[in-house]
Amino acid sequence: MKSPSSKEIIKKSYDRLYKAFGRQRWWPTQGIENPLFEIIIGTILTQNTAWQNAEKAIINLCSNNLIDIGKIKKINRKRLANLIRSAGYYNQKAERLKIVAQHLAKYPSIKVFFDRPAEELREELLSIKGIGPETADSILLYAGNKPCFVVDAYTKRIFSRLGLCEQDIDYHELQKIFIDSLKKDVRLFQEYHALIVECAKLFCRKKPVCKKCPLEKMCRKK
DNA sequence: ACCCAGGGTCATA
DNA sequence: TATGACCATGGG
Repeated sequence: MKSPSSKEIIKKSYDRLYKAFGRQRWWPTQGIENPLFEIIIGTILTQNTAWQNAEKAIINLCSNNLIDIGKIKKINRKRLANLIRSAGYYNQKAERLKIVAQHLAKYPSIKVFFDRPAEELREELLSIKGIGPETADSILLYAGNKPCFVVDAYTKRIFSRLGLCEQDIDYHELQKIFIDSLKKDVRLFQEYHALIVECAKLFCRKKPVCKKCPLEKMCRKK
């Protein structure tokens, strides 16, 4: 029996995850004030950090009416750091938030900022200190509605267990495998990444195997 | 007490 | 180019 192709694994996994968890409707936001900027803030705050801790920081910013490019640009860096303390790395992240705000302030609005080809936007985002490949793609996919597939540590963990790749595969290599296997559809990309995170949070944090994981039967036995 | 989280940058060899 | 150190809180 021949082993399944990458495309088959990726499609089958999506079906099973969707069946198990349903629609995720990412990216989660608190309010409707500045949802796009709030998403961008969230992608920075959640870097290598549990979402719950990042979310507390966002709630803090919301209650101080700070989900605003001009205000983040102007706020005292130490005060900002104190407000986002729960997200960890608060000095770095305060600096990164201010850098992003300064960059976005060069445009009339976030909408205008995003109103360009994805490739051009991606390069520009990557040129900003504090934004790497995953953060850039998260911003593009969830704030910019661009079909950029987000690869994270969970994606590598899950799909290396499924025999699709090595655990330390290069970001863009794995991203290409997904893009080549799926219809280039923003909503599909959004849902898939969200489903991967949801599944990993529930079942794939602990080491060896994931009982009750919807992908358990597809994992390679070892 | 240890391990990990919805990463990224920078210095060194 | 490829590791390693560093950033830091909070939950299991």
